[in-house]
Amino acid sequence: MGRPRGFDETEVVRAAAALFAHRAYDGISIDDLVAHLGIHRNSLYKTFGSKRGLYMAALRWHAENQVRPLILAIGEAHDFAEAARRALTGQGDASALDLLLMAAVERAPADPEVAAEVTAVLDALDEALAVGPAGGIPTPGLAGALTSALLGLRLRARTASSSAGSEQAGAALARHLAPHNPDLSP
Amino acid sequence: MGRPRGFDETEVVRAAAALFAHRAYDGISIDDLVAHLGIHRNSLYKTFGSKRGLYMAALRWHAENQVRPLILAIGEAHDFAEAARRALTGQGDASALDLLLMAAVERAPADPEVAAEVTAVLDALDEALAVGPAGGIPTPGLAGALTSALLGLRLRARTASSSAGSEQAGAALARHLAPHNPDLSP
DNA sequence: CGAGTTTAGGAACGATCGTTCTTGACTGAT
DNA sequence: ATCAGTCAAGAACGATCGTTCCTAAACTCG
Repeated sequence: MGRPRGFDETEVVRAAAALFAHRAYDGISIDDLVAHLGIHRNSLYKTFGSKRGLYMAALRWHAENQVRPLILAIGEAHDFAEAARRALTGQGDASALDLLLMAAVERAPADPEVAAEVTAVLDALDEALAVGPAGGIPTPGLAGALTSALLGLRLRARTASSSAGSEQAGAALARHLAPHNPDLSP
Repeated sequence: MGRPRGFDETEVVRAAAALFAHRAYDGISIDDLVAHLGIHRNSLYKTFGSKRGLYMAALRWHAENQVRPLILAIGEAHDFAEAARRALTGQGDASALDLLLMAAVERAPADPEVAAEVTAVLDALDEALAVGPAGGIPTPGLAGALTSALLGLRLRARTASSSAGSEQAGAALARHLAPHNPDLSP
């Protein structure tokens, strides 16, 4: 009953995630959102309650639909190099870590709920890398370091317009890591 | 001639750098700045021209007075573990990479001048790590990966309130890297 | 074909944004 | 003592912020 929606809620959340991944939260206005999301201001507030509500929805969508597939892919990867390649390259110019990166740096310090979500996702990445690439990583702390390294590599890939450098860097890092774990060698 | 200044310009820039290191550019208002910096609004515009002018001054001060000493310290470090320890721990709750991290994630995409500054500083870190820790890192691309890893480790250290995890992660990463370079082993 | 319900469209709200203006206090040189 | 010059203090500017309100349009159900 009632007039049907003129927008696809999932599509709106995905577009919002793409926006929040590349610009700071406070740098995106409601006008920007309604201009790029194909949703009217009124519908935005009716559906998500507030700008922050939309942001949280985008962050959770990102965790579920972009980071989680990456976590599964890492579990099936044969070594860290393959895991890194999957983490750093995404469809188009984005990656599966961009919004997470942005949230961790600029929203988590100011928003405990964002911080909790970010921590949960990072912990999941840790575990995927710990038990993940064909055999697991025994050294305590190393999985956390690799998660951090992935974030750092992606961060740099965004700054340097060319992605060639980060690919090379990821490969170099992997080459120096792999031989220590017999299970990771071919 | 004229009334003497009631503020220390260097101190103002340092305080601004501390603020911009922990909150997004658009999340800090002029009122926030004048409230925490000990400088009047009028003097701020007289001295730095604009909010962005103050931000650029803070970024350059950060590069010169916080990152550069770190670069020199990395050059004198005996291995990556020591370099990481110096990069991840700073005076107080901050580190020598915080503003750089924030600038790279949330300002560089929107401000080419910031992007150029960030790139230059990251390149300098690359070189320090490449020729730095007692003997140098021969593998092409690995130095860039280590710079990225340092940023990622610091990013995570900020999210997790305890810094114990990142210390452990940095040490674990170093332990898995060092044996590959004979010059880095004690 | 109305009655009821939900959305779209856009104007409008108070608050806050970055920036500028005005006024008075203070200083060093004349 | 006076003048010129700089700074401090805070009010005030237009623009934009996130949010709300009001009305017309488009659908379902009786």
